[in-house]
Amino acid sequence: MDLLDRFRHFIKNRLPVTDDEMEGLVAAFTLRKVKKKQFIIQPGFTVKHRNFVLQGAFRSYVIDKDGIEHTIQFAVEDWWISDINSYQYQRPATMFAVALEDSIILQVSFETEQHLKQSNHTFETFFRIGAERTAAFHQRRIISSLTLSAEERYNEFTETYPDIVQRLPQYALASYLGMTTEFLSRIRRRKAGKKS
Amino acid sequence: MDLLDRFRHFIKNRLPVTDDEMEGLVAAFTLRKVKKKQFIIQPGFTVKHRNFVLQGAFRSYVIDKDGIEHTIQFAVEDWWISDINSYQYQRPATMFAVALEDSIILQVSFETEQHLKQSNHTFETFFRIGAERTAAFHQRRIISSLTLSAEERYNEFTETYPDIVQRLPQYALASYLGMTTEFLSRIRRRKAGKKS
DNA sequence: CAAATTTCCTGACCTGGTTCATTTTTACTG
DNA sequence: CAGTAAAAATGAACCAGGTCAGGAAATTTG
Repeated sequence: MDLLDRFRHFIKNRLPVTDDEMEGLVAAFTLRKVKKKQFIIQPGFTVKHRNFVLQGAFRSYVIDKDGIEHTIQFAVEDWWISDINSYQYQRPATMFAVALEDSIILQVSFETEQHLKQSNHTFETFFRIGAERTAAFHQRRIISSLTLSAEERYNEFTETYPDIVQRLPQYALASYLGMTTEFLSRIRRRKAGKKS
Repeated sequence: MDLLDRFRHFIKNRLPVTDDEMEGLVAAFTLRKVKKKQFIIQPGFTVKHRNFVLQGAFRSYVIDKDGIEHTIQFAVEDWWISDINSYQYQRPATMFAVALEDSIILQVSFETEQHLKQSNHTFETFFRIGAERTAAFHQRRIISSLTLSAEERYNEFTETYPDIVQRLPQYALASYLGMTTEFLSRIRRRKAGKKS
């Protein structure tokens, strides 16, 4: 199937695997369709799956004490999305995760993932690489949030992810970048003015 | 030796290992003493080691385009410290890492770590767990930086790490929490006033 | 395709946190 | 342990970005 080939390609791209390992890994995942605006993670419920996006787009966010949403992560094709503090430690989630478009994802359950990692060194490596990349990615984001102004963070994002920007609602991007939707609107106006 | 027992204890705490594995892992690391104010990572140089703090304290930071320092991480006993974007991808560092006290660390080289992970499933697991924890930790920090005010971030830090706070210079903590040293001074004054 | 809802825009005003300049305190160093 | 350097405190002016309120687009939904 075409969609699963995307996942196979993703795996091959990360590390060398035998055909058996490839199929063993793929078989551990379950395909699931998710409609736009449907939630796959909600606060209070322990996250039972790691989710890989085959098609579509997601957004995870928290709600602070004043009721304001803060986007923690976006995920489009070939990205994982989960509340890792809930999933890894099997504790109740603090985040929401919702589909921004009609989407198709692959899910592994926590137990299956544990079993995969135990049973085969290569699978362990696969998840180790994923965790390392996630950690490095988060560190880059922390550096950006500490060192850049709101406008610079926006520029960095649009330059790094030009294709993704267009698929995201503005309020979601603003809250990901740590600013209000009004301020992002102003930044965009400033830019549009300058360009002509 | 007493100091190495600290590391052995750390390993045992994370996952079950045989005696052979334990000694194989420990043997891969080299002990190194680092004087206060001495640098172990500097921008432009590719980071060749992952560092585990046995004794002492470290701080990593970047310098932005205006010359202002931003602390990315602290590390005391039982913490790792490195510029992971440099170490993992073996590219030139963007960060500094400096000893805040006379310290003793354990170092593995990049090559040795790769070899460890390849040669033994358990070692792979050890590093996978470390990366997962780092990722989850960073995510919590991102959530805090998006959802909390400067004072709330300070409170969270002092409550989570009451013992570490006292070992850190104020300017370093301020820049870790994403505020100026002046503002942190004000927060502390406000608190000192209220308490009496 | 019209109505309802959600998203986005815009302007006026506000504030948490910064900047700058000076003083006080603490920590090193010979 | 005196002299110097580094860190922390303090006050006043300032600003990046937030808040609030109203209207205009764009999307959804029946």
